[in-house]
Amino acid sequence: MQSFIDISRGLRNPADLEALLQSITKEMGFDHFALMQHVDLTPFEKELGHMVTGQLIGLSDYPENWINQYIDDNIVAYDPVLLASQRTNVGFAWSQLDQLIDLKRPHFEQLERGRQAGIGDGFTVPSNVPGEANGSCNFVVKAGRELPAKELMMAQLVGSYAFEAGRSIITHAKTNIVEKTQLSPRQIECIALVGRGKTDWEISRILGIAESTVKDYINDAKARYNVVKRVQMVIRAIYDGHLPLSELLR
Amino acid sequence: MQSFIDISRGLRNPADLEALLQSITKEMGFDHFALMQHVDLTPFEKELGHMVTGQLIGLSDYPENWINQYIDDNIVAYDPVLLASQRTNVGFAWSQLDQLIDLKRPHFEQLERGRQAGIGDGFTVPSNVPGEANGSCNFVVKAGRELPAKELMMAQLVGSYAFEAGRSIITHAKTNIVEKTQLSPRQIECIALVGRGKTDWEISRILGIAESTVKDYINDAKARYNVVKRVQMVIRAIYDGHLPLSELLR
DNA sequence: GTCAACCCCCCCTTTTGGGGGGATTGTTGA
DNA sequence: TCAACAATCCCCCCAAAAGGGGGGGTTGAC
Repeated sequence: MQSFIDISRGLRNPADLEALLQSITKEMGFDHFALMQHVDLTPFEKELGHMVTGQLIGLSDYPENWINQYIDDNIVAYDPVLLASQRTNVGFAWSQLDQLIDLKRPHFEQLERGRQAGIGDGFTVPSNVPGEANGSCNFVVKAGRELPAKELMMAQLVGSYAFEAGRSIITHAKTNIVEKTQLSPRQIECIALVGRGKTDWEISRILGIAESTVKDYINDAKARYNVVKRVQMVIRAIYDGHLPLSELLR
Repeated sequence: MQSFIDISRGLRNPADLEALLQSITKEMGFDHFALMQHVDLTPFEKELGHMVTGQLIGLSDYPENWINQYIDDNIVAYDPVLLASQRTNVGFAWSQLDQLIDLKRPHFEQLERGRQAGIGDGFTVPSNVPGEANGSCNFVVKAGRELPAKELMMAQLVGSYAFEAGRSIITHAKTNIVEKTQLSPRQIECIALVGRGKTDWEISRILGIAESTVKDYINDAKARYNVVKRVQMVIRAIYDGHLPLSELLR
């Protein structure tokens, strides 16, 4: 395991990472792997098959027809596995999907289509870095086979470090450190209240200040984020970690 | 390790998780741990010291005066460790902080203040779940001691699963599974565009339909979510998993 | 003495929220 | 097979809220 981490850290080439992942996937008793970011692919080039420097992470040894179907049908938009991977930070077996999300008919149909393409059960390690596309490293067995229960912990580690290796291959080529936008405490309070659907007047009553002041804070925050609408401002504040989504639902 | 995971999964009580973490922290050769979400606390209650059901994750056996200082000075807003933990998805030693973020003077000062309070080097496992506050599980040694290099992989696993255990204690305590509101595909498109800051008129041009129709979809979606403002609608749609946060930032 | 955070007021346009009224499809289940 | 229903569209009106300018001021930290 330690040697996998050390090797993966030194990689500078997607193909090397792919080969490394392929061998460790077999070693752990899985049949296929897929390391990917969950981006609705339609607006982009159809590049899931390999990694493009400075762009998206996407490596996999899934059967080719499944990869093509995945791209053509834009399955990334509703794959239950990927939805579930946005609900946790540790790996999960696909057989436990229903504990993470509410499985509806299209989800079952999707899993069934996978089985017909040879994709059976799987273990998915989520990889979510704020400000980047959500991603996951998926290890799967052929339909009919069982997951190698004893290797799941290993898969958890491999998945995390593999994804990080992918990120680092990309970001080494790119160097884009985005500074977290600074907001004043008062501004964060206003944004939180905006997120809860309050009007400026209501916020002014809650904070005990003038409506015009509330407008000032919000306008300044929008300017800092370089956006024009308060919806965008709230989204950005969530992404930045200034607000937890759960605070806004109360 | 496997037994830690199994036990942590069964926990329903913050105190039990705290005890479990405390013992495994020592076992791995660390001196302290801190499991927390990185929420700017000033606008909210000051509750870092323990876990509040349905609210934030926060457990730690740091020296008490350090916890207090942490809260009082709202260190969470600029702690370099927490900033760095939002730049990766795998654990990192604090001595490698400079590979993740640009360390400025206030950051060095913060690390120095930590050392004076007995907090030396550390290993931090990030835990970022989209839509929730960013979090981390931190394992630290007293100033002057070395990190237990051989246990870092273990710490990576323990950190991930411990955080997940914390999340599940909270979410299990919350009113359980909320039915995901059904939205039509066209509505989701509109909501996504609203989230990107488009006006109704712009959305109508993008989708090639009348502005009034866009209004209809949005009004209907707000009604389904039982909210009045479009900000709330977008937030709810994100929480539901109808939209990934990353889609809205493009 | 500069700067950021905090606070307040004005004006005007555009966008939104919240009603009302229609129509056409395709699916679904009694 | 036919009624019910959900999804897709379109139009009207009006009041409230947000967006985008401008102009002030105090305080405390560096």
